[in-house]
Amino acid sequence: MNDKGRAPTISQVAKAAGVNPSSVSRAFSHPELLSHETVALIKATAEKLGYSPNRSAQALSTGRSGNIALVVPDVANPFFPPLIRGAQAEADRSAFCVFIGNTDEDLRKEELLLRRFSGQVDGVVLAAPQMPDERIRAYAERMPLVLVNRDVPGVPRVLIDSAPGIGEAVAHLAGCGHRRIAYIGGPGTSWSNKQRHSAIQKAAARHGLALVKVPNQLPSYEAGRQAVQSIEGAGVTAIVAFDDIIAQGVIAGLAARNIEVPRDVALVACDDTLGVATYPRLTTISNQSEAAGRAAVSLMNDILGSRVARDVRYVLGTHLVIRMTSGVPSPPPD
Amino acid sequence: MNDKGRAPTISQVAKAAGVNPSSVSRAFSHPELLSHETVALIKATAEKLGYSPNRSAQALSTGRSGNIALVVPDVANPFFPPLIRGAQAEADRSAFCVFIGNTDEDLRKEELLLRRFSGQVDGVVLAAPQMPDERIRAYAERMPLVLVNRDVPGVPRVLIDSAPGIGEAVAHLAGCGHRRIAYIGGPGTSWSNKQRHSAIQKAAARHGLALVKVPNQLPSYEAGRQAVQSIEGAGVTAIVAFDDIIAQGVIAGLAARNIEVPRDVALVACDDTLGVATYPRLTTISNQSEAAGRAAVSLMNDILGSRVARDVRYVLGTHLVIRMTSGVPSPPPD
DNA sequence: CTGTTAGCGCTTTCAT
DNA sequence: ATGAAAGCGCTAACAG
Repeated sequence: MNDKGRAPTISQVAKAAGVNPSSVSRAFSHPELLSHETVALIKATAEKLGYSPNRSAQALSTGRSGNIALVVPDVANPFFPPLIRGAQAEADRSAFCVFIGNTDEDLRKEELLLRRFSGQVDGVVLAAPQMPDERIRAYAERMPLVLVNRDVPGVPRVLIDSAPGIGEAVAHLAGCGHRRIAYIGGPGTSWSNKQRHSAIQKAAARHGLALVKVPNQLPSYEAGRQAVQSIEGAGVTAIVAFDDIIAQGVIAGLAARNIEVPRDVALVACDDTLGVATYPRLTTISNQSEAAGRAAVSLMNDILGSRVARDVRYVLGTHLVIRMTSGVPSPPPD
Repeated sequence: MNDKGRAPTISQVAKAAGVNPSSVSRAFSHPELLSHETVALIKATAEKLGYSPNRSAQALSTGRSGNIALVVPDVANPFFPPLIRGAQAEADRSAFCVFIGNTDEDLRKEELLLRRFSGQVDGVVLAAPQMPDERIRAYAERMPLVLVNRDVPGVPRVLIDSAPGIGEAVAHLAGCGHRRIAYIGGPGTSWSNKQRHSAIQKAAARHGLALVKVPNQLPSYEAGRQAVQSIEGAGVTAIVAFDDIIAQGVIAGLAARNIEVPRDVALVACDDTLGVATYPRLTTISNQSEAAGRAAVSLMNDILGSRVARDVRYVLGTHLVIRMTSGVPSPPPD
């Protein structure tokens, strides 16, 4: 890793400190086994030489790399950066390093990545909304695996449950007097969409609201804009969108028809990836994706320490964040 | 990396194929040295056993890990995800794996991260807007380093030059008849802000526009909202904001005063991190951050292959993307 | 408490 | 074209 002259090794430190290499090793990994003085001496000389343990060598020797991989479909999709951030932060706490992988949902890339990680990660945290269950199971067979937002029984997973947030959202809308609302979905096959869809159906029924369901395959601005035409004349006064990006597209599509949010129609989004940075600020359902990242890594940690049984299912709740697009109740000063 | 039974090793493959371990090694790293048949045989049995080389072992043996680290201040800041994506994509092309590090601009975290990477990365790509030059130089001394958006002579760097885009923006505004514009800045100490500020100053002078400069320390929505009060009554008809997030805050601040974008004032943002996903869609200066990520990794690649001299300075241009917030010229259909 | 020794999985001379 | 052997930097018994 050094430019000129390689990084100092354990034996150089040992020689400089006048001890055996293994003592240097112990000074770092099991200081309890050494006298305070030797530890101090060793650490001092190590510091002086600018030594730090070579992690590849440690990995090879111990069979544990102290690395994990975080594999996501698209780093740049606003859902993931907070997830990554949370994962990285949690990894930091236990001195793990995190590899990042981007699959674009492409099976070949996935394979390649995982192969490339082999021998240098202890486990992988995987977000793969579209991957078939069996494939996931196969991976889980080969290595410690934690899933994000995929509910595959038998595989440890952390799930973000939109139901509570959606419940609040629907209650909020019902309370504002809306009787007929629309749900503009996301990728039909994704676990999240199924889950959100069924949650809103239940909530709408519970509050006696009519629900218009707009299917939609892509979680994009453009898709949101297009979706608007499907609800023209449907008489809805409020819309719930699958995510923030779609919601922005919906705003644009409505604006093109001279319908203004929230003046003419109320809008609730999901995920809260954009909400704070947008005008009008989105009323949205917080997705906790940073927390999910943390949870996933923490779960991985438990698994690697085998402090945990096989089939863990960690569910995070959600809640409604009322800002401007849902109208009525005076929004926070903003 | 396996759950039950460790991953197959080179010698297991060797035994199964009836050859020497070193031949297996060669089959993967230097197939030219072997007869076609042996290579085929070895690859086949490797495949059958599900073997792939242990990268830690390779790293230890060769002194090259094939990994690089990408260290950024905040993964979740919308500027970085595309950068990360680009870096990862480029790394993929040369079979590199990418570690991700988040510093929050905290020196201790930086140190920790870099130390943690030691021995398992060949180099690091660093984005650190606030780090003192000397510190950066010190890092560069210790390891192959590529900088993003920091212009430290002697250290290889890739820079995004906002000047062209800003030039276009100012010309565009001047062409729309604006005579008096404001620039709402970002973190004063950052290279980007200095660079954008001087670019806009020159461009304004060139077009004979009056320029009101609004200093501002934070690149946040709230900061943008606050900044609006500084230009009240300044008579500006157009605003250029340091980045998209600030721009959104500006829109909110203006809206609070019943000033509407673009009806009453034109707005140009920078970075194009939010532009596509927002309403009204921001006219903004594309920052090419994905390209910058690619370039940085590609540069690192060159450096590691020492195909390149010391002091490289790779500059990416920018351009104006006209959407809705700058008014007048009919925006794209959307 | 600390030194000795034998690998971890792979690459790389050096032989043949 | 392939085998044999040493060693990358570190850890983990095992002695003492």
